[in-house]
Amino acid sequence: MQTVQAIVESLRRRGLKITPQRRAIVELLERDRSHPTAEAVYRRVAAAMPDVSRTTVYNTLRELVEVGALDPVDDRVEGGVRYDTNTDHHHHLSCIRCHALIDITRDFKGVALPAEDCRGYQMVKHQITFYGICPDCQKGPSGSVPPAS
Amino acid sequence: MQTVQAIVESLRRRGLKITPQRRAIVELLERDRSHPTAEAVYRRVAAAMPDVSRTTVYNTLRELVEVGALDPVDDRVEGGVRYDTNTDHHHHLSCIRCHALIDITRDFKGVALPAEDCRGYQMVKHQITFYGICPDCQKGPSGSVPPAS
DNA sequence: CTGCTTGCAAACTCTTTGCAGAGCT
DNA sequence: AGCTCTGCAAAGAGTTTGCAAGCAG
Repeated sequence: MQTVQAIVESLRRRGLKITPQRRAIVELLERDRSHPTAEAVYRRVAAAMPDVSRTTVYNTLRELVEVGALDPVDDRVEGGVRYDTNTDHHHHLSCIRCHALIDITRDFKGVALPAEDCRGYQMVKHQITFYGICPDCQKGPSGSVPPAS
Repeated sequence: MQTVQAIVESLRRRGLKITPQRRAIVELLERDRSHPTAEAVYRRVAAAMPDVSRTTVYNTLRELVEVGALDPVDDRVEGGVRYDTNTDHHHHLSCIRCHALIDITRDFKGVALPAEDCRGYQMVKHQITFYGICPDCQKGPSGSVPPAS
């Protein structure tokens, strides 16, 4: 999890210019903890800046991933790839009904893969995803609702 | 992980007919442990049965998921959704370079989410994904290669 | 000023749908 | 025979690309 300032610096170091659009996207992501899709980012940025194009949002998201300020989330969901502003080691708690996604920062002991299961892989990291039903979805047998808009 | 016979039974129980195309797809999946995408399944089935259409492959894969014989994998990769024939509780070992994906059936102790982190979610299951670099990718600084074709 | 960026539109990829004819049981 | 399934083509969703005009540095 980086500050807006740190991310802006990363972009600059990469030779990228800090345009109002890019700044708006970075600032939105700083606030939005819901792991939004590209389309969701577009909608929310467009609310304040009606002339941004999807192209710019897609381009900027890709640049932020390259710069290491954003991680794509392994979570197929209608509406496309979701992004995580928390690039530190952490885990996820996901609702199987509405696909809300929450970060879990707790660390778990004993989840190293024993050598005999490593198949010669050079281990890099691991991530745990917990699946459950969120409080809202437990209430009604409600269908699939998009993540908090 | 179910046998071809068990899957065929599930389909029949669902009122679906066992056509040569469906049987070919089920038998292919029984053999193929690489978590193939729909397109990969299509290519391999088409090799033996040149007239199958993508439509049939997509339809059949969806039916197999509904019947519980196949799980879509949370793993965004170019080429679309990948499928897992192992529908039991298990974990994954993924190569960050070539995206090879191996099942890990070992069970890990102590990965329950403590109540204070549950946020009111009713827990259903969890899955761990280990990320590493596979033996092949450790050799060369080779770029991104599609999963074993 | 210079060159990266923007935004439009069109191309592309993956998947689903509509429909007529073929095939399973 | 009856009803489902197949396969084609086209539509749809998400994302990328080409390019002329605009703006950051």
